Amino acid sequence: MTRALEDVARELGALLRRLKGLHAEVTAVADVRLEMPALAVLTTLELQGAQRPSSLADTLDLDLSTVSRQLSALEREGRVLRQRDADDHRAQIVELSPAGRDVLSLIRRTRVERLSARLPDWSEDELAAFAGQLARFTADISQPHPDCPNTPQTRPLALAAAGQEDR
Amino acid sequence: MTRALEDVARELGALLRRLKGLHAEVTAVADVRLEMPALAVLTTLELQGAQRPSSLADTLDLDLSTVSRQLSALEREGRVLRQRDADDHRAQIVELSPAGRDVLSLIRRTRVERLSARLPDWSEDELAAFAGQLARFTADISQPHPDCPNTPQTRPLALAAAGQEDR
DNA sequence: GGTTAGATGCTTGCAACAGGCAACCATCTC
DNA sequence: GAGATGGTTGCCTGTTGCAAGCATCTAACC
Repeated sequence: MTRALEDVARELGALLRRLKGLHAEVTAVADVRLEMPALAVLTTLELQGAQRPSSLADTLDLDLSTVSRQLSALEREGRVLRQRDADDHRAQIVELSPAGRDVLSLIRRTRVERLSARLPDWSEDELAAFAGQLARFTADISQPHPDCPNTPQTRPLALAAAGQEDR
Repeated sequence: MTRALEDVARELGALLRRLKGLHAEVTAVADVRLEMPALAVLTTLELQGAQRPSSLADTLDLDLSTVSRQLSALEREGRVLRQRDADDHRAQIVELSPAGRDVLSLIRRTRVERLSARLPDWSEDELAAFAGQLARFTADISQPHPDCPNTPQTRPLALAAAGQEDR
């Protein structure tokens, strides 16, 4: 399985680079200023609901300090709401604001528009299958390595989280 | 095709984040100091052969200045060789050094090892098909958007570049 | 019950690094 | 020579992780 795996790894590298450009294009077209990590935060909040910063950091595999800064910016922009956890005053609960939902919706619409124009040859079924493969692959490689589980264990991002409406 | 596309886009985001962690793990296990952009440069050189910095920047969708700095570091580390282009003395030709090949080979072996342990349920055929889907998808989204081809056109990275031996 | 030691949640200071833009030098082409 | 082209460098912005710090909670002890 070595050869096929090498191919996958190489293609992932290529895809990685393209995705950055795609994000830049989408935010430019949508006329929204939203970096990729911030988008990841908003998406996670939408998929998993209100939660703590530490939980977000865990899910996103980012340092808590990074998440903290992202949240500060997002709060300043009015895209998330932060309130102290009533049960534990050390903690806080972060929640998507209506404006945050709007941004996500706009990004999603723009993204679909920009992508679909380039993927005329893909059928709905093919795309769905591809999404499934991606989800499965991501979930699998997120597992810790059998030998040394020194890998920072991170939770997969609601892979089968169906039922997310647009707005 | 909207729903499936949204799923693809979301899964890509999740995958993206995981890949960064994977790279960190691989370089740590292999005990190699090599950032992702530098790895991208080396991989491109291996796939496409010796070439100019500007060509690399084009392929990788990076500013020439960024590539220039990466190359300086890589040359300092002995992983690439730079020589003036005999035909055009303004330009230079960058080439993978033996040490560069070794590093790539080591990274690739480590990557396969770390990945395969986590993907026991994937058959060779499934992985090959997945790699194919990835390549097709990446190639398609690298096309300029029909409406406004303002997208910086970048060459796909030798998608069908088969026949790359391990060393 | 009150007090204190350690754990936990988060924020901030710091340093490292990638990236783009613009200015610059060398060289080529016309 | 004038302008175009290939690269390098200076400058600035932005993101990131680590470590230190602050507030709060938990639990053990008196």
